[in-house]
Amino acid sequence: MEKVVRRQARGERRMAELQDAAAAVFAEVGYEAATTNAIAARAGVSPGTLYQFYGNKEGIAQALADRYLEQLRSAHGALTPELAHLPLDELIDRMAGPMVAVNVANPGFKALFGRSDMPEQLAAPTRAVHAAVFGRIDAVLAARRPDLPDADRARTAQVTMRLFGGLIPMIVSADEDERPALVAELKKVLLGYLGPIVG
Amino acid sequence: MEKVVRRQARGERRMAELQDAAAAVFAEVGYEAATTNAIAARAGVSPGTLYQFYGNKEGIAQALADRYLEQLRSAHGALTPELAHLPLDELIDRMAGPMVAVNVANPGFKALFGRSDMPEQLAAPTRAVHAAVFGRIDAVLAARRPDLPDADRARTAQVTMRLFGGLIPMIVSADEDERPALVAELKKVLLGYLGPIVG
DNA sequence: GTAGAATGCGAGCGAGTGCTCGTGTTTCAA
DNA sequence: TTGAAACACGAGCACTCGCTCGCATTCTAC
Repeated sequence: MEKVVRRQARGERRMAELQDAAAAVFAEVGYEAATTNAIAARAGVSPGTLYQFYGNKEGIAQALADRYLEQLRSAHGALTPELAHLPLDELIDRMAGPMVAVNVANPGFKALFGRSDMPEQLAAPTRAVHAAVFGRIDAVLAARRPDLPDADRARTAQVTMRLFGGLIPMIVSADEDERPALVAELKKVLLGYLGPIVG
Repeated sequence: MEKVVRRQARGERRMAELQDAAAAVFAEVGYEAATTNAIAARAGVSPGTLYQFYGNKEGIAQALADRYLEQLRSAHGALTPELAHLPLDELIDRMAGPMVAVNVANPGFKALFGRSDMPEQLAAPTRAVHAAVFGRIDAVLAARRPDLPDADRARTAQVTMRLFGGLIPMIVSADEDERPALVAELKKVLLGYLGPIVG
């Protein structure tokens, strides 16, 4: 059922514009309250045009999530073995820094990531973001503490992800001059929690 | 414009039933996706009856939030001065224990509390819950560290509240046998973060 | 050039929302 | 006993949502 469509340059541009518009609307009203008509209008385009490129609301959110994870990956750098032997506070800088930077640069993404309620029937894009961040954290933990039982490591990774999810939206929507202090608090939280485990 | 209405016993019962129904629906689908018709149906009542008692959807959420905060207050106990000199891990037990217990007993409330995104234009009931929890934490911090500047204390209280908000939904929706381990993680997080500050 | 694909429009659909209102039933003070 | 107030119903109003579809325009391969 996959329809492969040859895109023109104009189409690619429109898709990027629609993603920008979706990010802006998500940032303002959240994922659920965002309407596809509002996204289309924001992009200066009719609703029909939006559906020319994305099958449904979830589709455009998924595209946005993909872009987000892409930025995270590249901002994050390779998962080199040296991470396993870095001092913990440096490791936290290396993990939290890019995370915060990408979220601040893309305020729409917190709407896809910072949803800690009702984990059962969450929209697929949110799930994908959670899974990717979880995997990232889990991999780092595994490199640092190969002896840790899988269940414990998974639990630690899940909790760490939730800590990000709880604090990042606050950081993103804070005033610029308050933000550094909040980022410092985030690092304190991570250091205090992870210290005894992977310190 | 406040209409004072003499309630009959039957009416009071209905209001409680409607709150129970709202809690159940909120727990299942979240606040935004919950419909007033679904809440009424869940209570075995017509939509019109719901609006006999609550002016709008936000009204019933507010009533639910009030009940929640009431339970929290009573489960929490008085804010005695002795809290200021308790060992930190005991203090954390005293704060986190009731919080977790009330949330587990009322799975609908996490929908009103665990919303960390878009703090600007949140619904009023959610704001009320956040403000109450924040005030509670802030008071305890003030008792423990009267010397801490207001801004620092407020920031710490806000971060602590967000930590609850990020982890509680996960705890509430976890399997019963996994829950104790997650509660232990919550306490580790709080201990690790608050230890250097109010230890 | 021209055919055919890609892009674009926007009124409007079906479904579902929060909420209303006319009407009937139950309760309870007088 | 009675009548006004409280309670209850449920069809349906006004509106918004995600999404569609018929048609016009623009691009590109040949």
